[in-house]
Amino acid sequence: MTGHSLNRRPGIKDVAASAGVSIKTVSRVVNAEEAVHPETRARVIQAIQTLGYVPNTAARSLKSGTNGSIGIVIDSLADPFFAALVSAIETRALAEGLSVLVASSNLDSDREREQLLSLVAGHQVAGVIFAPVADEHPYLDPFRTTTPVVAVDRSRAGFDCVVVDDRGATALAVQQLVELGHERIAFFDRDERFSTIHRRLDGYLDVLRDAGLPYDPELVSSTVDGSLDYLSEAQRLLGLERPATAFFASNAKAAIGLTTALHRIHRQNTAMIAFGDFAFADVLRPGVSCIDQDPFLIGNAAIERLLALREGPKNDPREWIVPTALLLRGSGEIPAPPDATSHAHISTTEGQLA
Amino acid sequence: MTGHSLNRRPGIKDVAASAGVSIKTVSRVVNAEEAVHPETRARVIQAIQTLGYVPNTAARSLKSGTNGSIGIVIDSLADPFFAALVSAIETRALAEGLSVLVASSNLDSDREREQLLSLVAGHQVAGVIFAPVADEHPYLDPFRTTTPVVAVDRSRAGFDCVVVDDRGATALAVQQLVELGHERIAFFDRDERFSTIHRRLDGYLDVLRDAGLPYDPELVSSTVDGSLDYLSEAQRLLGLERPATAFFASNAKAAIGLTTALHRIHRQNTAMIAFGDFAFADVLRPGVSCIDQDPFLIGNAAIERLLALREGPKNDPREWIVPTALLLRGSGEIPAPPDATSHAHISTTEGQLA
DNA sequence: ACCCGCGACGACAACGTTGTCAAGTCGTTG
DNA sequence: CAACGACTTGACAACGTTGTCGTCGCGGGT
Repeated sequence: MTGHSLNRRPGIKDVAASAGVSIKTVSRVVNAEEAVHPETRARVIQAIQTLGYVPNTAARSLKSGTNGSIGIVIDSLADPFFAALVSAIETRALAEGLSVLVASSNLDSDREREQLLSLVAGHQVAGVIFAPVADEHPYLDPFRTTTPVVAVDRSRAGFDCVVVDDRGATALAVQQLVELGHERIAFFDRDERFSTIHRRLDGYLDVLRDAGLPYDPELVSSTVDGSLDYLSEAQRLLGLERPATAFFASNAKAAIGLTTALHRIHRQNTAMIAFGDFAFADVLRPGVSCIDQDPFLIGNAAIERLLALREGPKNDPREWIVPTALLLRGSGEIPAPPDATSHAHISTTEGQLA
Repeated sequence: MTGHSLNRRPGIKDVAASAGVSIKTVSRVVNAEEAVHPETRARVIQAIQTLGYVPNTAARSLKSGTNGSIGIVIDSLADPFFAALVSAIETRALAEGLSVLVASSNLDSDREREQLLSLVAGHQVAGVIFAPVADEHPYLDPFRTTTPVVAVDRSRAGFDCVVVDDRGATALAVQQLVELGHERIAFFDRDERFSTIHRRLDGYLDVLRDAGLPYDPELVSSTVDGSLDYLSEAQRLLGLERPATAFFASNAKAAIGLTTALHRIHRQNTAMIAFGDFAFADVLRPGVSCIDQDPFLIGNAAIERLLALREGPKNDPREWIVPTALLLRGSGEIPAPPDATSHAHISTTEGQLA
């Protein structure tokens, strides 16, 4: 019993013994270092293959201080937007020989903290991409010097951020509605928890102001406790004395809920534009017009930036704006009913135009 | 310069020094072992918090031989079904204090092998859940004694598998169509690469046989090189001498493609049932009837089984069948046009029943 | 007074790998 | 022939943690 191969996983030592070299040489071969005689290299590779040796990641990262994987923290994988985003990152990471550790924050900032620390301090990941929940992340400071961090979807000061121009894209969409004569445009799902939504609301307000339309809080539906009854809310808005004639859904959930609701009450011929594309938006009658925020573009930009940070010393963090597209599919082009608001609009805010 | 706290991450040694105990005692506290005096424990915890100590996962798993995370290999995260499945697993894993390493196979068995080995041998994960691609996975054998493995979505001999009853569920759906008088039922996306699809085709054939209907290969559309032009294929089927009067989509991609195609040519009033629920299936007109295969149920069952395998010695692997539901939403209940096939059907395969 | 047992704790090796540094082997040059 | 450099290789420590085993102090039974 010379304690050989059977029943224990082969380690670098076994390979070394089998190839008749030292463990260091095996290490060199595994890490594709130059200084190894081709013949020796061949012998080692041979040994690796017959033994089925796979280097131990734990030992490796213990020595090097950095794990060969990147950490991701997003709201939830059940959200198709984030799932696609992670998918894009994973694809690129694989090409780089990096694994992906994924965790969800569930929009809870305590959980976000826990997960981020586990990744950065515990697993010592080579980098982190996350969709920030809390406003501040001071606990990441000690790691910032060694671990590159990129924020996605929601912007945060101090981090490289990959986001879309929420305010501008929203403005463009709402502008489209205004140009078709809509004066009563409902905004769905104001939600104080998300700065993203905040900016979209700002874009909405920008257009109203520039068009000289009054801002009516009654037209803005708020999510309470993360949920909203789209059906009754839609009915309320359509039943106002001066009813809403167009809808803007500021997120995918609202888009789905609203679309479903409008179809259910057979009012699908109401003008509507949604922030975020979704499956079947173009199959419905009429097609739901959307602001397309491509998760693959965002994911790619984020991982690309992360990889860049791994190399060069990081200059000041900045915001990376990924372009969006306004996909008009019918629902956004439905003009306001001529009689919607029969009295002429009197602009009282002239001077405010740029 | 006594080389203290600043600029280096605190290790167990720093905590020990700060609390005036040995590193072993800190280890005991971190691992919640009994034999520690409450007072000492408090002192250590205090030190841990002030220093912001987080144990190093790499060193931990190097010693213990097992990483505190579970590995997942699925087709692609961009597929909402798998994304939801991973989400369910991740949620449960978190509760167990386990992280999630996720990789995609992209349906490539070489890549599957690479990823599985990286997880099992490289990262030494505490367990693996994967959607098998290859028929055999002999390279996993050396690890089976120490690492629990659970297959999902597609069944494989030798593994605990969490799947749905593809054949039975399909049969139920096709039966529904047959009962409404359909005799020309198209089957979409025969794909040799997936045993899942194979079994669904079997279910389809079961019903035809039991109903005494002839099997017409012209009604079965095959995916070539992973893609299919649903529009022209649908038109071909509807243009046959004896046209298809109902469609069965054996996977979500086919369902989406087919639905889009039928809408585009304004034939959405064709009977149709899809395997796999998808967003908006109930918003379309008519609603698309679906066999609902709940990814959360599957994910939960898989992780639950995995956790069980971590404990007890594993008895023989078995198949765990997760129930499906036939969601009738309109499209599946559209009867066959009375004149579709005007000649009476003559059963010549009587004896085969039961 | 003695011994034994038990609870609390620490010294030290070990996990598998890589970085550091030194040593060996050549062929080439002065 | 000695000296040198280029190339190839190996011995050994170290990464941060946990397992093993030993030590210490104290209380109770004889």
